[in-house]
Amino acid sequence: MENSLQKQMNVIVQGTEDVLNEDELEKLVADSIKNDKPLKVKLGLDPTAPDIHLGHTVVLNKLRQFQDLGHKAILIIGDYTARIGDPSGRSKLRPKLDPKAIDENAKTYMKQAYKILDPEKTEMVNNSSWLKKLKFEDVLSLTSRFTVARMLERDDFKKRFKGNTPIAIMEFLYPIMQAYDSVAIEASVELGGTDQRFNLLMGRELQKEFSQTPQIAITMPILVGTDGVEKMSKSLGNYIGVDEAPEEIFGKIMSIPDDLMIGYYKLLTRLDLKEYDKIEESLSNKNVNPVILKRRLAKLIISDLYTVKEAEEAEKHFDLVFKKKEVPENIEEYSIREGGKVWIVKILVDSGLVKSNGQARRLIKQGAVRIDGEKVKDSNLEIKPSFLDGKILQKGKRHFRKIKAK
RNA sequence: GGAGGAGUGCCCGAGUGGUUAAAGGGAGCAGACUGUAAAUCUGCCGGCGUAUGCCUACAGAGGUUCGAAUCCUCUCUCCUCCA
Repeated sequence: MENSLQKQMNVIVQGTEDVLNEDELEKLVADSIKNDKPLKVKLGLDPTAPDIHLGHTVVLNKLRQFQDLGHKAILIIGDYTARIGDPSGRSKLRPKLDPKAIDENAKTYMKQAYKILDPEKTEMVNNSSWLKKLKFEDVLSLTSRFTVARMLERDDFKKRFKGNTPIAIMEFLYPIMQAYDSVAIEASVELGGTDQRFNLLMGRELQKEFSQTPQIAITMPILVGTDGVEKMSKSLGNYIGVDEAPEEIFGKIMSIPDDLMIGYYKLLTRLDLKEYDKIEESLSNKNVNPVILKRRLAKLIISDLYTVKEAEEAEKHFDLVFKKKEVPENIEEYSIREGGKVWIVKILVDSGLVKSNGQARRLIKQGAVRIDGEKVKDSNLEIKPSFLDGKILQKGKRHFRKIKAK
C-alpha cells in the first residue's frame, strides 16, 4: 500500500454521488495504510440479469479503483433473495429462479465483470450461505432492530405509502437481508447506485448493532443512456452492452450527445484526476474539437473491455464506414437464386434490410437505397440476379448487404 | 365481500358516433448539414406488386347504428377505496 492517504481519498471520492461518511472513510483508509490491511469493499449483485451494460460498470469501475489501490473486492451474489423473488417494483412477483439458473447467471455476469475487475483481487460469495441458516427467531431478532418509521424514511417506500401503493411486508425485509450481508462479511465499504442509498445505510445500522465498525456507503450516479435522457437500461434500448463488438461500442459512444461526454469520462474511465479537469475545460471552452474527445472516450472504454489494439481497430472501422463513407469489410451476405428478374423491393425485404414492401418503396423514394453506390430511383426496378452478383446493396449510410447469385 | 377507476399504434398520451390508419411527444428510419451515428432542420413512420383500391387495428367476444376507438351487454386484466 504505497499510495498516500490523500491520493487514495481523491481517487475514491471521484465521480461518486455520495460518500457516507467521508470522515469515517478517511479514518478507515488511514488505518488500512498504517496496518497494511486492505479494506473489504462489498458490492451486491442481482443474479437475475446476466447481460451487463455500461450502466452496471459504473460501480464496477469504482470497485476496480479500490482494487488498484490495493483493497479487496467482495461480490455478493444475491442467490437467496433471487430464489425467493424480489417483489419490489409494484406488486408483481418476479419469477423465482432455481439455483441452477442463478449459478449460470452469476457465471456469465462474472465473465463480463472481469473485463473490468481484477479477478485476482475479487472474492465471490453467495448470500444464501448465511441467510439460509437463519432461523425464524433470528429473523425476528433482526427485524426487531428496525422500526416501520425508519423503513418509511426510504423515499420510494414513503411515496408509495403516501400514494396508497401497496408495499409488501417482505419488501421491508430486503434492506434487512442486504444489511445482514454486510454484517456477515464485515464489510468496510459498500458500493451501490443512488437507488441503493437506503439499503447501504441499513447495513451501517445493523453493523453497529453487531458491534462492528459501520461500513462506508458509497453511491454512484446512474448513467444516462445513449439517448441522453433516460437512465441506461436494456428495456429502453439505450444501452451499450459490455459484450457487444468493439466496432459497435465505438459507434454507439460516438452517437451519444456531446453533453454526456464528461459524465461518461468520469464514470467509465480511470484517468489521472487532473485529466478530468482538462477535459471539462476543453469542452466548456470549445478549444478542442469535441469529436476528438469523444473518440478518445470510445477508445478508452473499449480498451478496458477488450484490448487497446481492438479499440484502435474499432476506430479505423468507424472512419472507414462513416467518415470516408466507404464500405466496411465484413458485410453480411445475401444470396438470391439465379433465374428470372427480381423486384428490388423484394430483395430489400428478403435480405432483412427493410421490414416491409411499403417501407422499401418509401426509402427508395427518399433516395436511401444504393447498389454499388448508385442510387436506385425506381421502386419498380427489376433486376437479374446475375447482374447483382458481387455487388453491394446499401440502405442509408450504414446498412449493407453483399449480394450473391446462386 | 362491497364501491369506483382504467385498458388506444414500439412506448407515453389525446380523442366520447362520421372528413380517424386515429392529434401530440418520445423512440426508430431516411434526407440535408456537420465535428460523429452530437446538435439543428426536413421527410417517413400498420400491411398488401406498385392501387381516387383492399385488408388489419383502439384489451377480448357479441350487439345497436347507414356509420363505433367512441353507445349497450358480457368476459378478461390492472389499479384505488371501504370492510
